[in-house]
Amino acid sequence: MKGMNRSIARENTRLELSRHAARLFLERGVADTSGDDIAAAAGVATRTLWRHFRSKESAVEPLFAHSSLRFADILRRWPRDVAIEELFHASLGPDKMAPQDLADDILVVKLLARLPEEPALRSAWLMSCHIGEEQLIEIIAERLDRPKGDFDVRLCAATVMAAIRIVDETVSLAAVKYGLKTTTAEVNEHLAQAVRKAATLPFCDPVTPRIWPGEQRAPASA
Amino acid sequence: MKGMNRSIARENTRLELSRHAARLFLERGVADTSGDDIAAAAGVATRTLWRHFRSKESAVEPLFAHSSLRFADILRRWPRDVAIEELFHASLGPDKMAPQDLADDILVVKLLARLPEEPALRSAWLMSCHIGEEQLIEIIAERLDRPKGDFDVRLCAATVMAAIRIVDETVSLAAVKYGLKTTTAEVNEHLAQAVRKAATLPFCDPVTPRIWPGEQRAPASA
DNA sequence: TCACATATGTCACTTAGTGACATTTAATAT
DNA sequence: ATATTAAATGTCACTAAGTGACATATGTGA
Repeated sequence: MKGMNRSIARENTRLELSRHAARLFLERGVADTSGDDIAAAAGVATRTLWRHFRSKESAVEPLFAHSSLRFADILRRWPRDVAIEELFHASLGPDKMAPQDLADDILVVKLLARLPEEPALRSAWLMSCHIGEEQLIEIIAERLDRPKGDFDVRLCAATVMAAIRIVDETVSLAAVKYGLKTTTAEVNEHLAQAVRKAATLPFCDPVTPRIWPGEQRAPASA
Repeated sequence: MKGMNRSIARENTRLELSRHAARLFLERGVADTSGDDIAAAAGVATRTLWRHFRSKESAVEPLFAHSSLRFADILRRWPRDVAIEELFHASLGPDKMAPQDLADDILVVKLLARLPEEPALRSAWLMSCHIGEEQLIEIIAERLDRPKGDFDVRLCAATVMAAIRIVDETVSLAAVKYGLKTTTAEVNEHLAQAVRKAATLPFCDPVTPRIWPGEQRAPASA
């Protein structure tokens, strides 16, 4: 438990650098933004930037990761007796997040709208989706009481992540390029439907609890 | 129809460079292979390498793309009245391809087995899967007589591509790391099952022909 | 054979990214 | 409080990745 504050601080630094990188990429494009530019904007030495990222393109990954991590957290808290539509309705929406997180998501949406023109961003985005997929494996395995190495769990995680990715890309492009205003309820509905269709295992509906009524529940501990 | 031979020649050059890049990446790892090394191995000037690829990692993409292109070609020839299992049984297998294509696929399998250790390769692989996904969109739209821009078609293409990717990764890792010998029939079965589970639209089974019996079929032309 | 387009080679150059070592920062023990 | 220590950052020289500009092939069509 010693170096934990350290690693959180490190993540914050990366995230902060990531925000500056995203902003500059959006303003001038990836090609016209140098590592020096990003470092200067964030007020750190160039060397520090390269300590945190292997390439300038990967500098946007923490921003993507942060979004998908918050989403994963919601899924992790998902009570076993609620359907996915209820979960999304109860936990997803601009009014349910911190202002900073909302600003981050807006940045993400703008970045996703640029994927067709910026292959470098797509590469970072796909890598982030891969991370998300691995988180999904754990979440689905947990919810369905299956082993994490199970092929069917991995398959389901991959198809569900693909659905989330397509909805994110589609909604972002529609919003930024075509100015389509979609309500939170509509997006949630859209997302839930897509995940339902994509899922190869029945984890979207209430699942049987691990402990049946009448059984003794062990005290919660790490 | 003028520059067609040219562009084919260009693709061959890229593919040839790609094979050398893949071999070197496998032998020494990505980090210990320089652009100069790849160019020297292929017998071209370093400048030529950078004319064909934006980064040394992306130099393996044509190899991945070539595999997925041959797969896409099989799907494009897919008669409307056969199920996916029959198609795979009839067209997939080492005995059904040219020796060079087989060698390429072996290289691909070895590369996929390295994904856990080589994030740079994963990035190239995911980008190739994205190309494959776009081809799948056309194939599925064609087979189901739906527009290519249809959201449900895109969703289906994404989930199916995810399934193919997971099977490829799993089979490759099992074969290379754990020496598991799987028969062609087993892999085909595995692949067909995964695609079936993943598909969000019913394109795996025979579909109704565009022209019903008794109707006049227009002469085939581009 | 000429004209033209495209691929490649050569070389100087810029930008991306690393190694080595000094300095700062912050958590913990005393 | 202060010493101790580990991790983050800064500085600077360096290697490797990638580009621009221009010359030279190489094939293609009239």
